[in-house]
Amino acid sequence: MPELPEVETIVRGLAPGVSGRTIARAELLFPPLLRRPPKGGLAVLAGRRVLGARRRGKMALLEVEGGLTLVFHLKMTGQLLLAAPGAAPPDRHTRLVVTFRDGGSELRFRDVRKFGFLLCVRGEPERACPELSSLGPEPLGLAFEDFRRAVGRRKGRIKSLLLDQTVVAGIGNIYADETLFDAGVHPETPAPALTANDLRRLWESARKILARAIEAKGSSLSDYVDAEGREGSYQEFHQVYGRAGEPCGRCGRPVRRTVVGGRGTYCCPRCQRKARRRLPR
DNA sequence: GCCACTGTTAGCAT
DNA sequence: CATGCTAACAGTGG
Repeated sequence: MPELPEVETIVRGLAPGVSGRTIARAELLFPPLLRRPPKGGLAVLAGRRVLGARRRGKMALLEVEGGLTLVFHLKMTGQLLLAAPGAAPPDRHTRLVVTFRDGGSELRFRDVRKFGFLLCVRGEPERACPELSSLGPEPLGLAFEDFRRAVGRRKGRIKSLLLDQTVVAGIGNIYADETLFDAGVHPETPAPALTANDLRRLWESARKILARAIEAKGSSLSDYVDAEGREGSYQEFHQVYGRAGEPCGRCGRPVRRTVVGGRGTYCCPRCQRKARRRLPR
């Protein structure tokens, strides 16, 4: 699940733990993890310092000396972990181990379902790799006018648009449902039926919920933990996600689970009305 | 054991 | 081009 708040939490934990350290070796335990490997593979990393860690959408980026960037996508079950010396050895789901010359904690990438990927790109990563350049804007720090422009002229159902990384980057199934509930918008509403008011509330809700989820260090439902292996707590604040049958916190009617665009979708049928007519905008 | 289900998204069909 | 569905994988729970 790692969505924007989870990846942000991971990156914030990772940055102080890896910045300034010199890589000794990067051991790829599951070679298909590395997409489009550079010639010679990850040996190119040896002897280079890590400069920092940042996030773009749901991806974690490690900047490495010499114009290299490691780009991780955690997909559903990926984890980036700092393992202190003396910690348990890598288990069977560990796909990459990066060790450092100082002999301190090592960086591990674990991924039970093997959907995650790693890129090692040279040069400006946003330019050099399509996985990044195709992303839409970051929802935090996104002006309302830009949000309206991004969503406004699309035709699909609003939930599918929120999940579309080329529209807005970083929102996944959990935060889409929580955002739609908070904004009082039905997930199946066609984008052209959204009022200016709906759009305003969606923009506000998305930013509010993502910011609060970051404060709570993300949502831990099954696999997600931060770089130190700690769970987040935002799942305690979920209003609808994963709560089918439980009373809506606003009106008390049971939360319903449906399928929208092939994704499990939770919403309150009373508080999230489906627009029935197309509104001119 | 078998089947349905899961947080993502690329790729294919429509 | 835009939108919608499914498979890729492994584990869990009924």
